[in-house]
Amino acid sequence: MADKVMDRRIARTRGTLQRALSSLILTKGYDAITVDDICETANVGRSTFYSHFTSKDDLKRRGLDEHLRELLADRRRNAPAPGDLKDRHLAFSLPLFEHARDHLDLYRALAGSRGGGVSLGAIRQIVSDLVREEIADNADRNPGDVIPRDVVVTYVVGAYMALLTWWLDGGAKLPPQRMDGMFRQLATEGIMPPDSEER
Amino acid sequence: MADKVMDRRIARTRGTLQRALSSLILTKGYDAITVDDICETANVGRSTFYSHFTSKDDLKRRGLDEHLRELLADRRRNAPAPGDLKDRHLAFSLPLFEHARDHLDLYRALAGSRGGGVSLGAIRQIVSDLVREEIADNADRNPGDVIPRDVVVTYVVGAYMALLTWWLDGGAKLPPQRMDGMFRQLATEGIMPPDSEER
DNA sequence: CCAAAAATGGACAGAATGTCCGAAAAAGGA
DNA sequence: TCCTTTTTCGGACATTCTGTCCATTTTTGG
Repeated sequence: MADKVMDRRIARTRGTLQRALSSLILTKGYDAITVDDICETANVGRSTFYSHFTSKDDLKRRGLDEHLRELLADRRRNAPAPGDLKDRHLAFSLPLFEHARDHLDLYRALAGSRGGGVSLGAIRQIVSDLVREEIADNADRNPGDVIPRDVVVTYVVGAYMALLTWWLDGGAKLPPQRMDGMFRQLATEGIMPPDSEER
Repeated sequence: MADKVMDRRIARTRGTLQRALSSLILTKGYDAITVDDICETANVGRSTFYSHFTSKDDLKRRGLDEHLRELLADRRRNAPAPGDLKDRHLAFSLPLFEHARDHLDLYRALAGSRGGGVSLGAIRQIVSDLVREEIADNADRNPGDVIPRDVVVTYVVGAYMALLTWWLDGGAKLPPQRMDGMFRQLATEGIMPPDSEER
């Protein structure tokens, strides 16, 4: 962006503060953290903190923005050729699981259950946009009592975020491919096991 | 419980404080509320507040517990005869939507997006128990690469809570029966519209 | 080596928390 | 109704955290 060349001290200070916040979130949960905690962990003066960020929330938000930009850049870079796997639905899932695994501690802080909502909301928003885009087509036809697109989006994104948070909280034991496969199967085929068609 | 007869003043004070909190949550969001706000809204002295509750979170949690007890009592009362609609899956859904509609403002405070997580977690826990119970059977067989029960529970509950929150935030415009129908259809049949079997 | 920029620590006012106490008010039993 | 018990009240208090400001020291990059 506008940060063509940045003073080493600034980069170092901000980076240290971001990392301190992430580690504290995993330690004691976001709500219980004070600005003092962050500064002490980061070995940074409190006045320095306030010369970079206006509050704890500001620090969190800006760190999040940065990494979400990275995520979207990844996505753009690895975008499947349009029309390639065109009929592969919910394509956002695997890249996001992989990105989360590659930045596990950060994601556990941002999207884990200790992260305290704020970040989760931003991530949820991004995922919502991706999903809405994908299922945009098949909504307009069938004016009858079809399920509204907003409902489908809410449903899918809620389920996905829950899986992501669960996976991160448990230390991301299962491989991203497995998580992605299960999610897409549940979303497209429903929760009934294949042999329970018996009634 | 142990509250056989309760001094009128105590009942009145606690009730007023609970109601004050609920209304404030809808007004300014849970995080921004101070104990002073609650006391002023309720016309109760601050020392009185602390003689009943240890903190804002305590007040919220105890109010939540009370109403969750009521919800479970409702559920027990209206429980379908076991074996009656045995094959109707996800039976918890409709009663919970209806209960939420009957106590709309309270639920918007507890489970709406302004409620700030804490209550959502408790509700999610209860719903998780109900869902886990229901899909307990069909898990043990098929030792192969079947989707683990925890994953299915997480998926379903995440989707349900997202729908519930979305519905409440929007003022619960759609009838509970509609919400229930859409949820159960999405959960059992997946998100594909019936006519998109084309590939 | 030097001027500009950043980091530091300490002081400060303001807000909110949680505790304590004496005095006023309300409740409920006799 | 009266009297004792319990609750409520309001104010004072110590503590913690916030956010701002400034004079001083340190680091950076040219």
